[in-house]
Amino acid sequence: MPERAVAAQEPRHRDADSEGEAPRDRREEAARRALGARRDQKGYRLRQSDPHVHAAPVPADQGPSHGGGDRQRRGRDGRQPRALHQGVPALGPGPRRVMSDDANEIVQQRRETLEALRARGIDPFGGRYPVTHWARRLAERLGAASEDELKGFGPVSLAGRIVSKRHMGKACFAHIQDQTGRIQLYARADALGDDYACFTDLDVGDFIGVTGEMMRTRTGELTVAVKSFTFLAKALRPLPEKWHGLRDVERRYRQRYVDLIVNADARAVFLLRSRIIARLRAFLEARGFIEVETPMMQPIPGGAIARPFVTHHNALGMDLYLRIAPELYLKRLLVGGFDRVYEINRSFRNEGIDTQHNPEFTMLEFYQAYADYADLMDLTEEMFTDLAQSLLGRLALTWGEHAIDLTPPWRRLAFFDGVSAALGMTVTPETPAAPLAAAARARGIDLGAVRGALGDVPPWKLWKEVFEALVEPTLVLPTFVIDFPIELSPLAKKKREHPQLVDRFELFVGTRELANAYSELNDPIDQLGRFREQAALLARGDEEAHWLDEDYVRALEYGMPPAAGEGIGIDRLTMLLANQQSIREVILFPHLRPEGRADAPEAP
RNA sequence: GAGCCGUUAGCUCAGAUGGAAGAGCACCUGACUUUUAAUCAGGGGGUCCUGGGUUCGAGUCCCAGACGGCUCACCA
Repeated sequence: MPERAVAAQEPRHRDADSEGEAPRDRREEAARRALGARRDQKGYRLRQSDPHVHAAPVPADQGPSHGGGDRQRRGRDGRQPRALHQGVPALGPGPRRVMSDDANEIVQQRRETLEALRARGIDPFGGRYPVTHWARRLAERLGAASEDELKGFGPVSLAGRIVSKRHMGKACFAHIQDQTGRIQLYARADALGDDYACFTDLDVGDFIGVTGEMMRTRTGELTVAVKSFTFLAKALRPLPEKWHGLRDVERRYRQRYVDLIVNADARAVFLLRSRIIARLRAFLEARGFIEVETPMMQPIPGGAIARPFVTHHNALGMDLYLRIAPELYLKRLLVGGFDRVYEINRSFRNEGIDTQHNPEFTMLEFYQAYADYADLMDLTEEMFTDLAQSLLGRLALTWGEHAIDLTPPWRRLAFFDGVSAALGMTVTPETPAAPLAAAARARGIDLGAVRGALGDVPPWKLWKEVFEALVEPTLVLPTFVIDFPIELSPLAKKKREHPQLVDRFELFVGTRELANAYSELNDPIDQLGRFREQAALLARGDEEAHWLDEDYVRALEYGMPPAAGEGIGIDRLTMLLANQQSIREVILFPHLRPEGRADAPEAP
């Protein structure tokens, strides 16, 4: 199998050379001159001194004998050439920060190399390359192999990005990196012939395909002895430093592609995230759940309490909201007869941005008919331990300064027990507001924030405030907070034995809420009543109230099986398993303000 | 939205008290056929985030702004 694949993919530049007959020599001659130009740059630059060469804009990809040399000379005589450069109309006054290093010396040199390759008939941006092996698989398979095994292994073809290069005269070492990792290449002048010069002219950052035999160097490193190679993509910009990588946090987020190239730990985080999601799907599918997709643009943003993003549909002439939760649609599917459904996708909340919040975030929501919230506590313990065990191989995690053991069973703390302990008094739904407020104030809670425009503070706002301020910060080990007051849960089922509480839990790990679940309210009359209470709050100007969704009530009127539903924040779950403190470290492209100067006009 | 901190070469970072912008890596030239952050010799490279101000003189001091980070506030 490897033999055939290799035979089929001789290096492209060879093909190109042998296709041309008469022009071949001329092309090679041109290429030699062009490649030589780079080496002779210094002399060339010294010869060129005529200032008028700056007057005309030079195409960005101009060959080495035109644009490159004189542009490089620019910095030498101070600011004047830069002013001329700014005067070039094509570049304009737009936001230049993103592209400002076009004039950089290294970029210019690489453009020249690129043109030299083209002049030689080589396509620097290649095409398909039949890959037979990946770097890490080779290391896994041959890491401990004997010399004889390596010799008998046969040819391998890999493709990837050159991430380091050590030129040693008539031999040259490099590492290429593919999706799985890195492997060393060893190129020899006697093995590559004319192509050797091409190999040593490769820049760190270039993509190549390479074919060769496996070997081990004197220092024991598994290495591909290069027999042939082909250009797949030329890199015009230099990579960050090999030793420190890219440290600037802003650039790591804005240019995640560079972060992923040079920072292996960043790559590992997103690989883990991908595996978490795949494992969750497998976990749910194995239990009979089916994956569905429900609207992200909704006429009524429901299922949670949050400020939505508004967008507009032109043809319909109507505003739509980016969903704040998929909940109400997933429960419509329970009505429709899908007993176990789940969705893994984005929700959007138009609220603050910090280390725990991104405007768009990924949630797993799942619903199981004929189950209740206690079933989901068991399921959640299973799910989390399955993830940790299968992906990390352990249940004992480190998260920042915290040691977190996921071994079940997890603590279960009733909401009012938590509030009572925090305030040093017995608190129930019947406790009057006045002594509650006094006790909260005595513990340093600022009640001004909850009073708002509503005048007197309803007791449940006090409970919530006390819980968030005094209880949540203590919930480091996995804890199910259970039995919430009904006022905080307009979509949850009442407890039979205590109708002022609902069958609900929130899972806290490392003081952060990771999951929220309840036995779903399936009584349409009760649901309509609670929606109306919420609507009244909305009408009084309380933004923290739920919208009334009449079609959802109508759906319940057809009958929804008793069910339990749960939402799990995938970003936060990933943070926990990857030991990351900022949500931006687990989102590939977190939201940032646009880069560039505010006073620069927008590009047309 | 508030407070604190940061922004200097492609990258990572130094630049007391205001007085001619530096290092390492990367890059270029040369040497080097099993190197490992290869080594050795030589060389080039700067809008010190932007705009004002103070000063004989500003990377440094003052004011305003941009972007980012961290703490708050809001939330998941």
